[in-house]
Amino acid sequence: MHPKSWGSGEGIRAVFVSTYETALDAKGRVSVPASFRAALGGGSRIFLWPAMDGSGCLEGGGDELMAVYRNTLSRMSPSDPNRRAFMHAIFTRSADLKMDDTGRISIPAPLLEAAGITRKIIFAGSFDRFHVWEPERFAEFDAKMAQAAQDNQGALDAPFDRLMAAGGAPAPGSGGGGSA
Amino acid sequence: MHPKSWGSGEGIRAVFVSTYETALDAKGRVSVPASFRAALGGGSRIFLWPAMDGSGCLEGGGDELMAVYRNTLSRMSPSDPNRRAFMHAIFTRSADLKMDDTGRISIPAPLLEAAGITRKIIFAGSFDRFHVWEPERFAEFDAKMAQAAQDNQGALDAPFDRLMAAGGAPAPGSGGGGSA
DNA sequence: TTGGTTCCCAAGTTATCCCATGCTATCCCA
DNA sequence: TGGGATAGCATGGGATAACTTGGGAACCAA
Repeated sequence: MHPKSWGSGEGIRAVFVSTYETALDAKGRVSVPASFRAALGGGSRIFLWPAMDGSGCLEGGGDELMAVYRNTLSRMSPSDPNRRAFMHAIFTRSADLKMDDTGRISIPAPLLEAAGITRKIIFAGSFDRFHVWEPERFAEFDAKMAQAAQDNQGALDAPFDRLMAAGGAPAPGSGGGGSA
Repeated sequence: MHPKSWGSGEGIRAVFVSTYETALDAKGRVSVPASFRAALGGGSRIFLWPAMDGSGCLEGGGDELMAVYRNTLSRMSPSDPNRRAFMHAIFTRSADLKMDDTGRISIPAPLLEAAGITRKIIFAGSFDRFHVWEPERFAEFDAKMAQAAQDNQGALDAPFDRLMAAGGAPAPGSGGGGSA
């Protein structure tokens, strides 16, 4: 696709966006969506681990995300009790997978079980990482998130407020041809 | 008018104004109104997601709006419960589309279903973003908004004044292609 | 050997790019 | 002010490329 087409980027290369549904083939392989491969920056390495929030899905990312976690870990004091838990969650429980030439991976059985995945599988983009779901669980989560978004619109309006504050009022005559 | 004639500086360049009705062609493509393309600032990228307010339409914008959301997200605490809902609504549920040379996009089936769109489609400008409607739903919404405006004129005066002060407001319902 | 995994090749399907056409709105000139 | 010329926009369709999926062969481990 367009691996590095984020011309206006400020440091962020690509983002995991959108949701895709695929299925495991007879050999237990799944295609990683092309746009996600692009978001991985060209690397063929993928890390996957059970999400820490207990939502029952898997969380994953590429080298870039792992580097962030490495930094986080290195800044934590060795005596910090959270350090051990964090390390365990991200490094110990994660799988280090390599995509083949066609962009497929084989997710280890323990991870599939943890997510309740049997055949159908959902890749959900989450900005700097992605999530892997069993479809029904995803549907539930999706509904829950939709509800939360409706109940908390005020908290999510922030972008608009900032737009206005930043001088978002239209420049005179710049109507973009809207009514011209 | 030249779509790329806006300075490439900061801030908001153009605004999404007016309402247009078009239709999906045999391949499922739809032309983005020219004035909206101008409002996108020359980029060919469009993001679309189901509106968070449950109104049953789609909401969309370009790189610029997405950059605002990126900022918002990066400023929210990872422990903020709203963060996940926000990310899900904007990044997980959205499609990352690219216009072709003639300004058309293909809206993914799940989004079309979410909005109830089959063939006819309405693009409605909403200042810094736009909304995509199935015509009947839009008509209902439009009527409801008109009623609300009548019942609550005072409350609506303030934003209108701001718009007028900035010199941008078109006459309501004067859509360029609105009658098309 | 035997099962499992990885690598590689192949084909179908889908999406994307690109060119061509008709129409509409705008501009210019009489 | 009216009419013609022109440029921009919306639409249709075909060719090309990309993505996904399936399966065979080689490799490693038990």
